[in-house]
Amino acid sequence: MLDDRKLAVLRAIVEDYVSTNEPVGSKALAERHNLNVSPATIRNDMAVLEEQGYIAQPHTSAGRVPTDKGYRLFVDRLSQVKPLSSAERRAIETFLVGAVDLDDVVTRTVRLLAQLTRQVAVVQYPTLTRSTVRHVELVPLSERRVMLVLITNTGRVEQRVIELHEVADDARIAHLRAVLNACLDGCGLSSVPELVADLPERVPAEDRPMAATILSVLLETLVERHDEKIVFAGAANLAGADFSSGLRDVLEALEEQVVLMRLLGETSPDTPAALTVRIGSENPYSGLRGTSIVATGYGSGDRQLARLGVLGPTRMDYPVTMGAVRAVARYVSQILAAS
Amino acid sequence: MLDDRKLAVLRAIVEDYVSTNEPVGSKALAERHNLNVSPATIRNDMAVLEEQGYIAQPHTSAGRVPTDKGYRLFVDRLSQVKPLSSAERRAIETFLVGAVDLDDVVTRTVRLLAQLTRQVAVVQYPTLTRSTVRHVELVPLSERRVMLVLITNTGRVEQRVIELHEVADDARIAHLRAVLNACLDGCGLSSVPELVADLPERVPAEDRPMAATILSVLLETLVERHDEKIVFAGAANLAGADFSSGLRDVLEALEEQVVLMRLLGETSPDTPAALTVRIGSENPYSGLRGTSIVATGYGSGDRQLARLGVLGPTRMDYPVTMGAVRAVARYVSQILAAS
DNA sequence: ACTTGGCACTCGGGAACACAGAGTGCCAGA
DNA sequence: TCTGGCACTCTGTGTTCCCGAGTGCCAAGT
Repeated sequence: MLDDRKLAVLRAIVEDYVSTNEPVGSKALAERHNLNVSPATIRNDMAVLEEQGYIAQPHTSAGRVPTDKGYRLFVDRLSQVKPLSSAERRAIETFLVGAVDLDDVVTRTVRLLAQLTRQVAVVQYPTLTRSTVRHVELVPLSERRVMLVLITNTGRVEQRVIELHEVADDARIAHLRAVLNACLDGCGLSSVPELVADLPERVPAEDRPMAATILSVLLETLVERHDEKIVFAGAANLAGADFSSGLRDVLEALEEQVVLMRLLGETSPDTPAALTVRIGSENPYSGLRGTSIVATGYGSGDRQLARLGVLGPTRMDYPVTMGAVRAVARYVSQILAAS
Repeated sequence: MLDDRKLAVLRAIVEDYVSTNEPVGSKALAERHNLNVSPATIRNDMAVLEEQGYIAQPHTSAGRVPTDKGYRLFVDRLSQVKPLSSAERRAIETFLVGAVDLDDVVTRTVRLLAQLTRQVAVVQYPTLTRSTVRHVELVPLSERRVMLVLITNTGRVEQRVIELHEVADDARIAHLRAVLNACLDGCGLSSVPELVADLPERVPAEDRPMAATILSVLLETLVERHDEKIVFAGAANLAGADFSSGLRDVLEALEEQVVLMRLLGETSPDTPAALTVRIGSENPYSGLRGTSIVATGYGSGDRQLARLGVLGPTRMDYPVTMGAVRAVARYVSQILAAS
């Protein structure tokens, strides 16, 4: 159906269009790429490609532009992820080394990725649910108030101030803390609810109301933060590009956690480190026709903790972008594994 | 020099230009505002205003547009901060009530402010240096690693993982924690360095290297985070407006913590709750000609903890914007004081 | 001394128009 | 199956023209 030369033509169209941002015509193609055929032949191929929906012309007698379907074929079969230059690798290292805490890692990562790809970078904070409890701390603030601090193995820290209905002295708090830690230390967050289910029964009767209050806040914390935190950077890189749906829609989407969440997508369980590419209309949000997302999972070792990626115009350099996303994801995974 | 009528003309020009975004001419002015004079008279006044630099014409035979100096005079002498409608007040309350922690308060605030003003909102996290220590926690992670958690009275939590040069058992850590808390609880962060200066001498000799390591990280934390965290929201609101310096510059500035920091400015010590307005070229960053900043301090009680504000085109509705910024700052201050 | 109506002048922006250039589709011949 | 030739169709750009909004100035009025 599509012989090798037609595929080569499609590849050439995508490459030229990405680099020039102008519809590409048969003559230019014949010159710039050594396809060893005449423009007329290319025109015939183009007619076929157009008929099949891989390319389109903005108007009669203009060059051709790849369609979403065309980019899809290009990404799937006609391109190879481009590895980073050694200079870029060094940049990544120097940029990420020296991050002091999780916040810092995420912030640096998102900026790095934005700078590297010259597009908008999006990074999801490591998921709470898949991490494990490293420590639970109860800090008495005043007679009737304690602060609950939950530290996970990914370095994430959640805190809540809890109002108690009774006065709680330090000793009782300390005891409860000990019980909590004994019970939860090292356990996965998802198993916390069952683990603490019978906990009130294991404390002195007079402490049970307090324990119940604290537990309910703890469980609430786990649930509430299920909608994960996501940050982005590099919005300035959108300024040059023009989107079919207006820049405004894109910026609005970026500020909607929920939308971003769905954009990054889910890590496929079988190939966790695979790159996900969503092109134009493939993505689930109407304001983002005209943009593509390249994303992947990251996390220490075999555990995928969260996802990161970039968002840019459909007309983007996929091989380079995919290379950068993959490389950054690997480095961040290393950093997280080491800490 | 400028009689009342000339000031009225300037006010009318600013108001009309803000609402229409088109240069305003003498005839339109005479009609829309009841100044009770003829267009010719207004033209004379305009000539004077232009000579003095309060207004300008984009080209000969176009209407007049306020200059930065004109907006300045308008803000200082010709306008009054406009209080919010009761619907808006209610919106603020429902939006901010229910925030679970400091992160949440800040996030909600910045979004609220962006939505309310339809501009870019900027909020600085409460300053570390002016808050006080509520609790210091040392959590053993493994034999040679502890996590230092610093909780302030503003609800801010800083954490660092510390690598020790020796094995530290729980008892020794617990002791050090007790000493630290006894020493620092309730003290201002700025006084921490002097308070812990002689601390190594107050622990058993064999613990001193460990104490020194931990202290150095603690002090480092205080210094490093001196460059405060700032967040913004509502970048989508910039999409419609056009800036002299291009949208790109503005977005870039927004992603530079340092620039944002300087934009928000310093709270004046004598009138901490005063609104600061920086108009166009008055602000310190060249990429932001064409934008104005309305900012103010916020914080619990008499203590100003940090600043918040909005950024928009110089052509903005100052009275309304100032009203919104002031109102939000007050509500946030209340929320923080209560927690 | 200020205000007003009149008037000539200026300039930007939109409409109408022509034109060059790039690109296409198709066809006949190699 | 490829190629060169050719007629055709667009867009984008440059030019011209004109309308209208707005100005500055001046002389007359209050």
